[in-house]
Formats: sequence, C-alpha cells, structure tokens
Amino acid sequence: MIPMTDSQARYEELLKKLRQRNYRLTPQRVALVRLLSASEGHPSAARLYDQLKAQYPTMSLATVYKTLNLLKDLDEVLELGFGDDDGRYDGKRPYPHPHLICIRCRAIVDPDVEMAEHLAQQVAERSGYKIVSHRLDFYGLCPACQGRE
Amino acid sequence: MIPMTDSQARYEELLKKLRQRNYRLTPQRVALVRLLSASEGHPSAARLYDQLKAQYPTMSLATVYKTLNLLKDLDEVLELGFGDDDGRYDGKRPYPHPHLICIRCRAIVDPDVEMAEHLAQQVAERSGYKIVSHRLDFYGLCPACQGRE
DNA sequence: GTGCTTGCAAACAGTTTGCAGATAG
DNA sequence: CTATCTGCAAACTGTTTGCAAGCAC
Repeated sequence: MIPMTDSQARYEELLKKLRQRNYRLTPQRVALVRLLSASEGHPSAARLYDQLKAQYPTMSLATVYKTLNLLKDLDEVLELGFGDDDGRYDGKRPYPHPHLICIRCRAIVDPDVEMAEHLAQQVAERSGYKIVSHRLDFYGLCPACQGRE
Repeated sequence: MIPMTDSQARYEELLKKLRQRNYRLTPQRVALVRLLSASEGHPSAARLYDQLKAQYPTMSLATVYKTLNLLKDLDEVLELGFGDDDGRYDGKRPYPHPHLICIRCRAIVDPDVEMAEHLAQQVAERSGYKIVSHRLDFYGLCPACQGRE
C-alpha cells in the first residue's frame, strides 16, 4: 500500500531529524530507523530486536528501547500501549490515527475512518478539556482469522 | 451524576450474577462489588485495595485482582489497560464507551460522544473485519488542571 | 580526545500464580 | 464436610536504569 519510495523518504527524514538535533548516527540507530521506515505493520520492540540482531548481532534490546524512546520524544514514533500485550510502534505515521487490531493474530492495520478527527473537537467543546491526543482502536477478527475459527 | 439508587441496583445485580453462577459470596467479594458499584471514577486495582483494606484489613491485593478478573470474565467489569499507567476498572458500564483522560491528574470521565457507535459499523463494512469491541480515548487537560499549569 | 552511546545485568512495577490454611455453602 | 477462596510470597513480563567499555564526531 505504501510504495518503497515513501519508505526511503521517511528513512532519510528520520536521519535528518537526528542529525539536526546532534544525535550520533550509530549503526544501531541507523539500522533501527531503516527498519522502522520500512515496517508496514506496527511491530513490537522485541520483533524489531529480532529482525535487527540477525543483521547486527551486536544489537541489544535495551538499545532498541532507548532509540524508540528517543524517537518518541522527538514525536517521530507513535507508541501504542496495550494493557496486556506488549507495546507496538509506528514510525511511519507518528500522529494519532485509528487502528484495527485482530484479537486472534494480533495484526494491526490502519482503517479508513471518516469523522474520526471530528470527534476530538466535539469532545473538547462539550467537556471543557483541552484535548491533546486521542486513540481510536477497533478490536475484531481479521478476514483470515474468521476462516480459521 | 449517577443517583445512589443506581449504585444500589448495580450492587445487587452483581451479587445476583455471582450467586447465579454458584460463586461463593465471601466478605471480600461482597466488599469489592459494593465498592465497584459505588465508584464514580475508574479506579485502579491498587486504589480499590487501599479503600478496601481500611475497612477489611484481611483483604489482599491478589484477591482484588482475582475478583476483578472473575468479574471481567463474566463481562461485568471493563478493564482499561494503558501501556504506561496501571489498569483502571469500570464496574458500572462494562461495555465499550468513550473515555476522557486528564494527562496531568489522571482523572477519567465518560464524555458524551455522538456518532461513536456508528464508527465501528463503518469500519466493519469497509475492512471485512468482524468487530467485537472498540476503544475511543481522548487525552487532554481537564479544566482544573488547565488552571494549574 | 571527549562525551555520547552501547550492552550487559540488575532493578522495576504491575499483575499473576502456587500453595497451605481458612471458610462458605 | 469439601471444594472453593484467601493471602502470602515468589514468579513473571515488558520496560527501564546504572555503569563500565566502546566509538562517533
């Protein structure tokens, strides 16, 4: 769905932001940024680590977390925290957007939802809160998993 | 906002459900059910435990969790899991509904949101997923906290 | 060279579990 | 009575942190 050139552009954008803020471009950071830019799903820290250590045996899970938190502080990665499951990270669209989560295979995709953005404004007006973020998640069975059960 | 009689009715409803399924009505369970039925906010397990042990010094945190999980399995308690924070529980409205969370004081209230229910159906139609649940959370500063900062 | 970064291992927090003793029905 | 429930403490899981060695700039 996302062409390879977007991946490439995002990769370069992230590297640029790191350089701009004088963060050192270590091989570990570059590798994670490249993987994040190319990851279509919403991978967990452990999954990113597994994919990275195949190529960079020196990589540690702590470094994955430190780099993800660094990018999160830069607002360049969105963390989806669930109570039970492990955290998932989105380095391609680091702003609130709806998610669709399969309760069986744990796949996470981004559905098209009209009106979603409009809701936050509605809530702000009615509640007096100053809304800074939101989260809209749908849980269900993906088409593949419906057949399996 | 919720009259005391609703609290009372919910308390009796929960006890009835436990009795119907032949769960033993221990003092600990009865106390937790009463507290859940009366709790206006969305308390954490630790907060429930703190309130209970004042009255029932014999209560343990493990029992609070076991009872909450029991009620969750019965679909009589909704758990709101966040990645970072601790879990919050709603024993009054154990079905998906929007939440409004203050990022400063962590207060959680239930806003009125039109159209929220409509979104799940829209997503189901477009994605082919079988939607079984959803979650719509807004994060922001409550009116009181806006003044404090 | 300097000081940020890594990687290990230990710490951490919230939640769950095993099990011996207590107790509701 | 007896099977379920409690409460303690230990185990668990995902994430964070302290610190010595390594390396980007």
